[in-house]
Amino acid sequence: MATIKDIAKLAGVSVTTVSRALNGYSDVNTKTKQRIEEIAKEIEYSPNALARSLVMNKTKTIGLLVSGLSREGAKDNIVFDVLTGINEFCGAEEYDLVLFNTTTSKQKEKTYAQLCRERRVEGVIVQGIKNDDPYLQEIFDSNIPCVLIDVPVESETAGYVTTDNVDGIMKTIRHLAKLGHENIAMVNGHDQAFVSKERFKGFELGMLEAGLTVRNEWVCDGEYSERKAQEEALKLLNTYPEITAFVCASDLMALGVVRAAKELGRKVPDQLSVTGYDDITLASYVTPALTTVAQDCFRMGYAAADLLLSILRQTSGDRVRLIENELKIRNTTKEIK
Amino acid sequence: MATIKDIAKLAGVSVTTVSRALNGYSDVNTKTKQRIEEIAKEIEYSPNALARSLVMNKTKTIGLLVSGLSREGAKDNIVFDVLTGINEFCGAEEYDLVLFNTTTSKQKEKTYAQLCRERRVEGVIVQGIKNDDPYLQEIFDSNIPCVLIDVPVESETAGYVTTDNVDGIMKTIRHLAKLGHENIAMVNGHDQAFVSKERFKGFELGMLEAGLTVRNEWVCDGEYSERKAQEEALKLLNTYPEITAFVCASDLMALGVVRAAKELGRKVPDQLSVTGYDDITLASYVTPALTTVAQDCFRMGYAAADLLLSILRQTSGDRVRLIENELKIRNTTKEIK
DNA sequence: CTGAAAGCGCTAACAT
DNA sequence: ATGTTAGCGCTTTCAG
Repeated sequence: MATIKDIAKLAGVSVTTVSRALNGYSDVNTKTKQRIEEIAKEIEYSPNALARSLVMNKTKTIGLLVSGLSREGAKDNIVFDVLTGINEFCGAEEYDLVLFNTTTSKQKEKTYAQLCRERRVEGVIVQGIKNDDPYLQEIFDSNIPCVLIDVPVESETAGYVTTDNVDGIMKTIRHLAKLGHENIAMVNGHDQAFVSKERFKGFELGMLEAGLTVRNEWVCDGEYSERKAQEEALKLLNTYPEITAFVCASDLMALGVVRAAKELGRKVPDQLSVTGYDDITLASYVTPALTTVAQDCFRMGYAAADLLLSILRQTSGDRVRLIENELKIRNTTKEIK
Repeated sequence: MATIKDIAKLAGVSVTTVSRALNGYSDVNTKTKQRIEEIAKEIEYSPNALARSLVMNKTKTIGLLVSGLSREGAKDNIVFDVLTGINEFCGAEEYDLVLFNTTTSKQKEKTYAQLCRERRVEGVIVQGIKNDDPYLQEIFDSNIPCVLIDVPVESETAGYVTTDNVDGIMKTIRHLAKLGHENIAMVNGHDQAFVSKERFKGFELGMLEAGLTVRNEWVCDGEYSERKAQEEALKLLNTYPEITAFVCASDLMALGVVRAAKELGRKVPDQLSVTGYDDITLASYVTPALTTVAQDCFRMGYAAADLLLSILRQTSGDRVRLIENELKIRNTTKEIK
């Protein structure tokens, strides 16, 4: 593979000159510069990013730590959307992305910091990390620039992007309350996600605002799984048939609840209202289409990359990006009779 | 950031010894080795993969060239599934993935080979490339190890993974024919995808096998888009109401056709049968659930990574991996009355 | 068992 | 405008 040395030899100049010519420095004679460029093209030279990074101490690379990069992640296209957003922004900024492998069994052999430092990524975007993951503390301790999705961590070098999850659920409750619902249950996700806490807070606050009471036995953990949500909803509906609406912390779980309702012969939305969260692709395609809180995951990814680069460049002091969400009213919610 | 030099100094040995100790060479005194490892841990040393790669001429990195990494790609989870499969295999083999940015406007500034050589990736997996993309020729010309998804390219250093697209559609036709359908139309995808040709061939062969005639005016191009497929199907159904079944080259297009049918008040599957291809997540969630040819995209990705590494290691001579597909009969196909 | 020295391909002072 | 030199952090002969 051709190097600048080869070019230098062919052009009869020093490697320094070649380096400068190729990197667009002004202090190179126009003719030599031209000659060098021609030769470079001719011998199909391509710069060795490794060598360059080594000496410049900059890799133009950001790392991606993704927990949901598994077979199941395909159903909710969240991970994918975020990834796309990141990719979009990084493309424009000429940063490349490296996907770290954390799916392996030996993920715990290497510490987070090691993973990043080995590859000399300039920063990291972390997605889908659970709040009992040991990496989380490391992220906070290390000084590697980092942006988390939906995990509130703030430091000199770390920030996060999220949506207003409290408000998202509150909007939902308001909508439900306006439709006359009073007996509202919630299917939350597991505790290892920060958003679960927020969404539950939104539930409490929303109920309070509507003058309704939260019954703790009507709040269950669907583990962000369709099947589990279905089971839990089934139990709840059997025990408390007076429930008229379910607020779910994810669309997949809402789908599970709709299944449960169907199983019991309760029509959605006529006899039961159900709401989701996320607005995954399925939400609008399914029948009845899901009323849900839409998160723009693409924008979240885009903003995450933006924030990370601004941390890298120390251009701004803020460490948080809040993305708007929106209640999409579709066909799983209806006025109570 | 700590280097082996630091360790060497602290341990009172040469860098050579440190290097050997850390890389598990046998010819190092056990005690020195232990000391070195302790120090390494203490000062939080992590090896610089850049430097190592530079000297070893191996990066343990494979590149990913993905065309469908855009906002729309989220609907069909194909790209994501393939990615997941690749990631799974590479994780086990300790290879990292770098995502190349081809979405940028300046994608044509850099040639394919440049892109790969700059980052010194050991090989590349290419997905979603269209057959009029100039990169394709470059892939063939260059000697960079490469595996394509669904694009038949074979050379010393290149191979591909795909499914039997001809057979996939033939299975569909067989199914439809058995249900009594004779007036079968096809919504194919655009010409820039290799699979389109295959799927059309499957259509011809299938019809032939069933003793049915292909009417060219009943074959249209849905461009793999839901909306376009809907439009085309609408036209066709208006002009030729005798059509009783649509074979589509993708699930998204099948969804479009179902929409068109609904628009015209034709019930699916009672008054019109529709089949898809891919078995994306939507296919089974939508009502009526789509009869479709399922491709295991996860396995395709997994196989692609497997094939690439075997090319890199020159362990086997085959350059093709064929993944099974399966006709999933659901609720958009029905016996004709 | 250990060290000295060379070199991977490149950039960046510091001359000239 | 160009060249000399040093060095990024690591591995690898080759000598001891």
